Amino acid sequence: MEHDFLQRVREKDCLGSVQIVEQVIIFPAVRFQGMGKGRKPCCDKAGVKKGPWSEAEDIKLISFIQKHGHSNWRALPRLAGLARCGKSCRLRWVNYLRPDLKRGNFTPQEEETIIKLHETLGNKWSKIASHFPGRTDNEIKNVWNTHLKKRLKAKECSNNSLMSSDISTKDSSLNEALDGTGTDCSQQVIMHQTSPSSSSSISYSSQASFSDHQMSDYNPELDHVGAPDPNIVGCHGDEMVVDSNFLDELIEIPFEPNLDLWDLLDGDSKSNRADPEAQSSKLDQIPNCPVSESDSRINKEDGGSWWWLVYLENELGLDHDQPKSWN
DNA sequence: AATGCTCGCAACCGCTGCTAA
DNA sequence: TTTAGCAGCGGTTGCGAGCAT
Repeated sequence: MEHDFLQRVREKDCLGSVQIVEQVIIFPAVRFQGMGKGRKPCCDKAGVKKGPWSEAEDIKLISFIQKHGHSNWRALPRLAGLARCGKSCRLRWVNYLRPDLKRGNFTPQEEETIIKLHETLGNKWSKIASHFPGRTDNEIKNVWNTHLKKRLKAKECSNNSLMSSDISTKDSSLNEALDGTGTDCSQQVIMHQTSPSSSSSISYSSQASFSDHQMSDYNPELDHVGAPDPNIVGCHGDEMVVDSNFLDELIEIPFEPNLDLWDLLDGDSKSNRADPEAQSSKLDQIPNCPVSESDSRINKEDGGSWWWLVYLENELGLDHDQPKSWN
């Protein structure tokens, strides 16, 4: 069967590949023993690192996803040379490393929108996040738990106290509400104050969200991040078939915490892909950029998405190791 | 300056539905 | 049809930063 698959790859009638594949590399799936059915375990927990991510790990993850996308989270850590669980990689990428993330505090309007959406959707954080391009479900969940929930409760309790003040301020439960010690304030008060019908003034963006569960619907025409890599010419179960030619070109992407640079790249890849002149003008935007337009490592057809890496490589003397697991 | 407390956020854990074998 | 892994989701936790004493 494997032979047939390779044959089909070579004959270019597999998976729509248009590349002439001289050599292919099969990433051997470790066939799990002792289990008759099902798949192999997600990861070997004994060798999996946990806890905060280091910069080096971030760099490895970003560089791999930029190059190959993330169609298979389980295989990703092995291929990227990361001692992490795929689940952890996915979380790190989705919640922290994605270049389209919108950092910073939530605006009052965003907070208001979260409150309104929470009324109708409840704790469906991923659905709520889909209304906020660049925000993650985790981020929204955090802001709800740390700010909005408390704020609502305080507001709710103060409303309760106002409503009840003309009835009796001697009622012990209401006194609890007044001093903030009460915990059973009625949610229905809030529902009334911010009913869905009153949300019409809030304009929701129709732009696609990048909440992790929706990235599978991501349109590769819009951006190269997350798109299937053309050098991965096929998948066969747990095995990825890769055109070995590209391995020679592989460099790792240094982690760049400067969001402006990510924005710059983002615009670059979309608008200047077929415009080398526009691309080279971008070079001028980095002061003292030592990279010449004629540097052969800059792939013009890529729209200049990688030129800054060469810049950083030169400037910082970064050592780009090849991923360890390409064999 | 040292200590303790609170808060916010990143990351982990466990569950669920789907799907591959 | 059954079994078990995968991806995604939501709840929870742990740790570091900032603030108060």
